[in-house]
Amino acid sequence: MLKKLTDEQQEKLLMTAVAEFGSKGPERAAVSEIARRSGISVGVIYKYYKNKEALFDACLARSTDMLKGMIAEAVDPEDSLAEACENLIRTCISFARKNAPYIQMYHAITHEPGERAAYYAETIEKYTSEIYTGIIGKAQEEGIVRSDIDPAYLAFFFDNLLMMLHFDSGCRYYNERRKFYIGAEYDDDKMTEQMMLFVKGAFGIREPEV
Amino acid sequence: MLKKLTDEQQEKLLMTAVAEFGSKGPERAAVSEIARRSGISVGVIYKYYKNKEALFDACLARSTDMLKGMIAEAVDPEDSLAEACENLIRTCISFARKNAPYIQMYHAITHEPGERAAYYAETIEKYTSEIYTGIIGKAQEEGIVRSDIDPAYLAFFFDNLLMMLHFDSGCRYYNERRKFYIGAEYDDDKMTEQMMLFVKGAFGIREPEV
Amino acid sequence: MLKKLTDEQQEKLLMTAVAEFGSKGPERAAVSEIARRSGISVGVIYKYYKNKEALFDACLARSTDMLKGMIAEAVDPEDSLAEACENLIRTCISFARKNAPYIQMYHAITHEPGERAAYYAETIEKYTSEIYTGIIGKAQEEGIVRSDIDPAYLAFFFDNLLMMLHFDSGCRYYNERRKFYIGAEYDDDKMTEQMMLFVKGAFGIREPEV
Amino acid sequence: MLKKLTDEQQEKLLMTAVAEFGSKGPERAAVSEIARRSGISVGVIYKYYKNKEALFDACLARSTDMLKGMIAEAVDPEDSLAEACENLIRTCISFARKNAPYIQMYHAITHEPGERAAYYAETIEKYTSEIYTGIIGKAQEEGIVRSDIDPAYLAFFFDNLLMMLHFDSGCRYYNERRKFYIGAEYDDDKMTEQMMLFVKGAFGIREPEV
DNA sequence: AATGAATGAGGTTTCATTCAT
DNA sequence: TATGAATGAAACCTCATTCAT
Repeated sequence: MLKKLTDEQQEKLLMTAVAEFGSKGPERAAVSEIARRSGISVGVIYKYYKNKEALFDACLARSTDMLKGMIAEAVDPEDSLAEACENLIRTCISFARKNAPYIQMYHAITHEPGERAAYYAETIEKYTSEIYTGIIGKAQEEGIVRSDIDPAYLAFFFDNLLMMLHFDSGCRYYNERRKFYIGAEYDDDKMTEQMMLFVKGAFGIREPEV
Repeated sequence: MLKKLTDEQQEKLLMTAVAEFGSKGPERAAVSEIARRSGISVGVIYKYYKNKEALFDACLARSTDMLKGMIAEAVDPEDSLAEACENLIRTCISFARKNAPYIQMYHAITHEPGERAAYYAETIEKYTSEIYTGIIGKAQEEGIVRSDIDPAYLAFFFDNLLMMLHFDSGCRYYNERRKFYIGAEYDDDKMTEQMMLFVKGAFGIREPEV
Repeated sequence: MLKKLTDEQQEKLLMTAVAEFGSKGPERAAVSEIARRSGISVGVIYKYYKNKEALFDACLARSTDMLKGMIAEAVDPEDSLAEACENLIRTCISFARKNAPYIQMYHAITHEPGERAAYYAETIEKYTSEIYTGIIGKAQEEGIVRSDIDPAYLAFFFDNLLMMLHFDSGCRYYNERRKFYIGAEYDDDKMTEQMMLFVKGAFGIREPEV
Repeated sequence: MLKKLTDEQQEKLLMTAVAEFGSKGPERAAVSEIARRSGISVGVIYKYYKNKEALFDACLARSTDMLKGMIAEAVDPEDSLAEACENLIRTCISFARKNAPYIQMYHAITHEPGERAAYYAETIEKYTSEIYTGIIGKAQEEGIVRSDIDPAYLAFFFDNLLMMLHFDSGCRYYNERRKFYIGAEYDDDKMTEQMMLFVKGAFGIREPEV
């Protein structure tokens, strides 16, 4: 690994690549364009990354890091389950809007057909699944959440909904799709409120005592 | 009149193309490979389809037709909401397992970044959104479903869960991801049962009959 | 050689081919299009003509026949030289306008780089050169035309001018080019008159009769 | 800064392309063949020229530049009309023999059937037509040239003859054709002399001095 | 014998990767 | 060492020609 690119340059390169890969997809994104946009020569990219795929992988890694960071920030062990859910929902929505390229990269991961899929799933989903399952399992034990559902499934369905929340904001198709369901005039608070109602019902959350 | 591609050959071409586009995406899928795998020449593909994009569109149309057909078959106006949900869940699961290429194709659509996304979304989501919103709205009016949630959102969240059910079976990443939540030993009935519990809670379904 | 195509069909095929080759050039003209337009199947074209090139050759042959026929009709042994010239000029102009495809084919011949050029030159130019040189030589002997120029050169320059007259009407480039010289409002009679003045001066024609 | 195609390499590329386009026409000339003959890769051609058409256009521009340059050099404002004509004739003949590819290229342009023909015609013919018409018109005013012919037509017929002079040397067909008129033993001086006699007669040039 | 669908070689163009400077 | 021009494999697409029916 060389050390001639400053950290800022490396960062810019990665961000540019994320944006290119995210918006155009891994095929249509051109290394030369990424070089041009980031003000770095093609040659140096190949010094830092073996090939286009390695650059793509780095972008994926960066994106999953960001997603994990977002989750980590959103979850506070002190929160009640309802608070945790609402925080996650709000955080997902705002993160996705501000970081569309990461979301698109994330979606690109889900499109991977080969063995890499397993690797990437492990990188990110293992982390979130443990967090969510833990939170929900604890809430079940505390009697706050219905106990007739496997907490793993509860966590799974909940994360499914969060993933879709991401894609709604970051990916064109999902964004269009959402319009057919809830119309074009979208509002974050309405979405949060409705999803909270849905989730609370699904979880059988009993508002704890005052 | 000359030989002409038999119906089976045409069907094989389309299925091969669906599989290629679904697994590799529209960019990486090669027309020449589709030809080779279909056992026909490149030229004949261009007789039946103007260009690669037209072939992709045909694959898309086929996939959406299949998905819509699946939904249409699953929904019976006589069903109670709970029955309808269970039918949809079971149908999605079994369809996705038997028709992974269609699901992958569907996922490939969701990956499209440009204007085509809007067109594709209209092709399929408009149809399902109207069906689900209709069913749920009616159930609300009948007092079977909680009325404090907008039926459009209920339908939206429900379809989100169904989409993920599709992808779980059809796409590698989602399949791996599921393992982190509910373990490797997956079972259709368990999934159906758990999801029904989740959904019923979310919908606030009151079992109508005594 | 088969005999299943009627004479009219053969004629139609050839005319269609001339028009296609003439307007699109030998490369862009497509055999299948010629077949479609002439109402004859591709297969039968290949029964009558070994390949596309042979069809092109037949079109060339037809075009040179027409050109020769035109010349033959225009020249009357009884005519004075001036009359002969004017007849040729007028005939070239009207023929070219009515038979643009033949002219374009003729131009295509002139574009041939290989040995075929020699063959085609012989087919048509030998014929015209002998006619023109004969007419002019005779006029020289009769003292009607200046005798200080080689009649072969006189014939050559005169035919050069006639060729250009053809191309002016039949070929797009020459047509545009003419506009830069004499403006867009072209008139056959003016052209004839001006060219006759030019030629008479060049030939040093002394009006014989009183 | 990297190697980059040297000026000689660029020149060689263009000359090779001129030769290919000139001899085979824009359709039959293959970019890969031009690359091979130039000793460079296909890709680099597309760095310098957007596509095949742009390369053709560059060849055209080069050819017309050469032709215009030739005309510009041949014409001296001090010359008498007869001198100007003789210079042009001699220059055309020698230029065409030394630069057959440019001439073939020029002929290829005249073969273009579509709208481009108009553009090409403007590029070159506008220039020469104005020069010739100017020279001849002035000579008419000075009483050196007959005034009963429109100077535009005089210039037109004269340029027709010059064009043919070009093609005679540069294009196979015209070269063969010439033999039928004036025999195989061609001689530049004889051609010049005969054409001068022809043109002087046509123009009605009165030798001014003495 | 006639048809016209199928073939597949060959052309244009792109872009990941290399490497001379 | 960094550059970015050059490379050339590989993709799309066309259409002359063949040949099963």
